[in-house]
Amino acid sequence: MDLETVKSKLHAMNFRLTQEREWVLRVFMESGEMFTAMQLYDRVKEQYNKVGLTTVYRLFEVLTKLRLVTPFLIDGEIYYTFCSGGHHHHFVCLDCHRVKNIYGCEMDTRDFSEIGKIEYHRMDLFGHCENCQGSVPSC
Amino acid sequence: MDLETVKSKLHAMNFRLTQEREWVLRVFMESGEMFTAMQLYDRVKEQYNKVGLTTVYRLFEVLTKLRLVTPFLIDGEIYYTFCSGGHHHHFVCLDCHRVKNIYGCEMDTRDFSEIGKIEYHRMDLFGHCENCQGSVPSC
DNA sequence: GCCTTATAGAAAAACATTTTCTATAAGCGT
DNA sequence: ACGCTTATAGAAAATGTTTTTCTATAAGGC
Repeated sequence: MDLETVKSKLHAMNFRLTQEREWVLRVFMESGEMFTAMQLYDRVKEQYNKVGLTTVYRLFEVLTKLRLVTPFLIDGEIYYTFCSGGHHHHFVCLDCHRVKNIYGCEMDTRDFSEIGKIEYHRMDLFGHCENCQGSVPSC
Repeated sequence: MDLETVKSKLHAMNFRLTQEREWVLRVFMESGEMFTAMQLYDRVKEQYNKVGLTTVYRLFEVLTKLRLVTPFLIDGEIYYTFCSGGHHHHFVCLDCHRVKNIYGCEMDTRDFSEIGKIEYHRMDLFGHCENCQGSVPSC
């Protein structure tokens, strides 16, 4: 998904497309990484201008509502990753925290009606990516 | 899994089996619910004695390390659920936060060697349990 | 029983997140 | 292009959660 699509989704929900949100979105979407609020804040400051940390928190909140980001709890810290397009799952590298999407979901074909009414599900794999399989993370 | 088994697992890792841990463990394991640290703290206080909130936090930390609890991030809050026995996944009721285990995992048969070395995975379903499918949560 | 050392718990500190408040600017209608 | 309405930015304060610190206690080995 590109920036323009996200913009129009925000627009459709009556959210405004401020300059600051665009900066944060750019960095977030182009990186392919997951960030804590503080990490994204720092990265945006490096690449564009300083924005308020509050702005980053608020964007995460909005995007989570729109289901464009997925939060991950890793070692007690909340990381957010950009998520869009079709249904997919995640591989998260425990070393470098990069995320790869995994397509193909067997769960969709299973019947869970006895358990409850399913709203959504998630499936996350954790491990070490190709670049991080040496003793020291390399990415 | 019963309390004695958990005790021996703690023991095997050089953790001590204090009276306070036993109280907290009892409430936690017998409830079948997920708790935030504060919620479990309150519940233990009701059913047994007052224990330190710090003690609850420390027990969650230990049990997470031993993979006997799984943390869930729901609406920005961290809930812990007791988890043991064979490999399973979770259904979490978004209304009452009760957890049901789901056995049978297709992921085990898939090959993810191209993606990375998998350490573990988790799969969580979210929805509304049978008791909570009316307009108001009933449990 | 004695000794070593992990643990309990209160209090303080650290940290993350949310709220508040005012100035600003986005996006609409004209 | 202009003006109007209202969402938003960002600093600062408040809030709430989690961790750390410190000392007394008790668990478990000998």
